[in-house]
Amino acid sequence: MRLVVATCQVDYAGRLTAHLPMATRVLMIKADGSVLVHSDGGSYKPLNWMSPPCTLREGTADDGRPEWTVTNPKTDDTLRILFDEIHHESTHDLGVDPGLQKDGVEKHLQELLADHPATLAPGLTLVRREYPTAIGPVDLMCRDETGASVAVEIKRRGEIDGVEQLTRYLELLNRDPLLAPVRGIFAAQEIKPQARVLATDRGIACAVVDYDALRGLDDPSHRLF
Amino acid sequence: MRLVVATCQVDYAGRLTAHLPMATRVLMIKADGSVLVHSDGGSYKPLNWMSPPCTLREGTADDGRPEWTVTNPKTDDTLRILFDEIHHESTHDLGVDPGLQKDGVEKHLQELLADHPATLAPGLTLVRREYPTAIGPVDLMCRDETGASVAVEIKRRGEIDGVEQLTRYLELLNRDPLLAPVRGIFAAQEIKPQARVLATDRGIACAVVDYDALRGLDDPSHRLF
DNA sequence: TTTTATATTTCGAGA
DNA sequence: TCTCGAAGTATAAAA
Repeated sequence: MRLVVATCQVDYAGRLTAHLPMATRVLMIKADGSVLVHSDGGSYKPLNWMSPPCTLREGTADDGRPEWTVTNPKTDDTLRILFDEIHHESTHDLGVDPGLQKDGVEKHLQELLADHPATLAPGLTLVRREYPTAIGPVDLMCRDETGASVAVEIKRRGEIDGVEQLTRYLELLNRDPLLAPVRGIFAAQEIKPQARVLATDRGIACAVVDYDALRGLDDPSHRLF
Repeated sequence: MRLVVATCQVDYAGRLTAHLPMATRVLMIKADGSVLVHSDGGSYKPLNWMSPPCTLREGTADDGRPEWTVTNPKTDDTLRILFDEIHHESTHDLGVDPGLQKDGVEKHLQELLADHPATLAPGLTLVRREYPTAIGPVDLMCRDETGASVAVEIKRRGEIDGVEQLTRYLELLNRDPLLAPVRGIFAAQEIKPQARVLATDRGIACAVVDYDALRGLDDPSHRLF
């Protein structure tokens, strides 16, 4: 890992064309040759960058200033960095990173709801998770208290795409005389207004899921007794 | 902008819970208090981070090791960094960045196709760009040589969502007796096989757009005479 | 390997 | 301010 603080101008040509005027920035050059150009603000996204695989060539512009050219031979993307002044430079051996361990995404939400389907609708019981169909698996297939089939689509954030997806499943499932009629529940930690409108219009119920409360139900250590 | 190279362990709690075991990494602390944790590989995305607005508090763990706590008071997100050893540290004044200038995304593609609708289908002429409907604007509304209406949806990458979107527009537009029948063209620089199958199944034509060729048509300086 | 779905997405435009 | 769509999206899982 090499860190460079420099006054530089950056030009990118690839899927799009982009230009950064001369200014002071931080350059991060990773072991795989990738380059990140960061300013002192914004989010985690660099102003400009080059993804691996790529190669960095250090050269000199016509006027004698240092110039780096980073290219991806496959996609023909090019990042050109022209230097006015280098303020700081250092190189560090980081070694291989053991990587990030995550918890709390959609898969976990699905597990929790599979264990507690009744939180979605009274009397709901699980038939199976990842119920297979020709166009992909339905997150949860359940039965309600009357024995009728209920397909559940789970998202962390409920948007219009999820409703479309569930609609396709329901259309297919309702062609099966052994299952029909199948109704749908769209479950998410948060449901966008447009998605709710579309779902309601199609007769699909919406369920907002409280992740922390579910986890509390699931984990006995969270209970008082 | 502050740069720190250190052997550290990182824990995040917020929308999800994530953990990074002790290892050597680069920390970037921006002027707005945001923190990025980078390893020597991967893409431009940090292993872990904290987005602004947030505040960094430098403290000491029970065992005397330095420990930073970065918190977002609004969302209650917390990033905790525990240090074993700091290998390098430097601070730099970057000033405000003038920002990135872009060119070549969907908007430009829409402008080019609006100028040259006949490249999508023979005899096609533009009625208007961003044709308004109750569920959003249609990218291009055109007429073919027979005077029939044609709705065009433009994407850089043609995927299934775009076909769904155009389908909704067509369904709505075809309810208008003054317009109907309206057919659809799905235009993109690249169309995914699944999207093409779905479009074809619904009677929607697919058009793969050559961005460079279009730009050549549009810009006289690209012509030989 | 290619496709599909998610993301602590981030970012920008419009209402 | 909020909502919605696009991204040089990145990333991981599934086919």
